Amino acid sequence: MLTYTVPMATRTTKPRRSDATRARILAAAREHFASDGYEGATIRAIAADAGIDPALVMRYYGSKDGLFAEAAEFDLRLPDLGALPRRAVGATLVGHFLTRWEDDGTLQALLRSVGTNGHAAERMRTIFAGQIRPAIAALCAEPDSAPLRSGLIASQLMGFALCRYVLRLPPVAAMQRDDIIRWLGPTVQRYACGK
Amino acid sequence: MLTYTVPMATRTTKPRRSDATRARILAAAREHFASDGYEGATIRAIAADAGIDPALVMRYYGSKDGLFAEAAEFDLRLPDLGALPRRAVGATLVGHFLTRWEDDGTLQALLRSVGTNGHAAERMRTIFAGQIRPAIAALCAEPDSAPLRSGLIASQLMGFALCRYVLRLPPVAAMQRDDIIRWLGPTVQRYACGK
DNA sequence: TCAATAAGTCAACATGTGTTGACATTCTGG
DNA sequence: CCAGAATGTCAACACATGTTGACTTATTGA
Repeated sequence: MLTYTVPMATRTTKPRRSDATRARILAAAREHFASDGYEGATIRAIAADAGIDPALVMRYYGSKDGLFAEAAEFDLRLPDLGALPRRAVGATLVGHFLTRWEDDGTLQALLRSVGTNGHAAERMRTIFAGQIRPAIAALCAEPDSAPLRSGLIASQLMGFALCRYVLRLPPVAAMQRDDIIRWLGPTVQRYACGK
Repeated sequence: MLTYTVPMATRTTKPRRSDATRARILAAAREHFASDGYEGATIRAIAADAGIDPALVMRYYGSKDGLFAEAAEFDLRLPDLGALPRRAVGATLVGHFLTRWEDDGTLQALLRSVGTNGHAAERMRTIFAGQIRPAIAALCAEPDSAPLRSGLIASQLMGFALCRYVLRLPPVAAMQRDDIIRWLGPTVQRYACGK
């Protein structure tokens, strides 16, 4: 039986030399998943980018699925919407998502793979149910409408990301941050609190 | 050298016996592409569903890419938006898209594969540039803003389809047609004519 | 120092894929 | 009726992929 190294998160002792390698693998994996999707990204290519042998990926992450599961971990870091003036919610959300989308490729990786890979879809649903929905629920007066409202918000924000980062529709990809907030802000505002 | 049968579209003579087989292959391909995406759908599975040998798919469509190209052909059949009262544009567009999404799996196939397959992405861009953008351009007074406006509309409608048909987020998947129009209509209306 | 363990390499396997060419069968026109 | 084309089957190839286990090299602790 093989001996597997204990993952860093569950260990409090001295860091191991292999932690750096692990990190390089994970970084390369994120890049490849983000630009090629789950099935497009190959373990061999990821290992090559990390400068190690493909077999090491297996030793550290067990399988391609395991690697993806760890590479697709994502925290939206949503701010507390309750502490915000009501009418600022839409613009704040749009701006926050825009930032999170652009300084971390994880969501793009997820979005790309959501159509062809069940794990990616499940992970996206988890992010929705565990992060977006609660944030919206904490905001509105009637909690019954929170799931629907957060679903609508997700639809607009994910659709925009799809057009901008994956499809790269020229007019959408060319938009400036201010314009994006100007156009999408009111939409998200209405979905969150309006009508 | 092999002899390839002339495709139906370019022929005016008597229909051939193989036309039925072709159609069965294409139908099976659309189903598989729609539910599994480009790389998830296999020629073998498509052929099995069509009740013929995989080699026949190659004879008729040349390659998997060729099959996908033909299976992904899609006409949105957008109505003439100019002939409509201005304030009905949003609701009409949403309703029309909803119908087109649900009675034809082609858009779903495209949407699923857009993240992992370049041909699917290119086709989606073509549909945007060739069908959506012109329809919006024919609508608004200032034609300069048409690309941006159609991009925004595409982002909302594709995002909604992603959440509803691919991701199947419960609150979005459960929405009734009327509710969808009530919620998305005003958004699309503003993107098309507003602000 | 030296044995044990961690870190990493290497070659191969098993599998599923698109694709091909040789072959069999069915239809059709003269 | 029958040659030739159309239609379809079959087995195999070439290739890329995830994955495995044996092996080598480096590190470390007693």
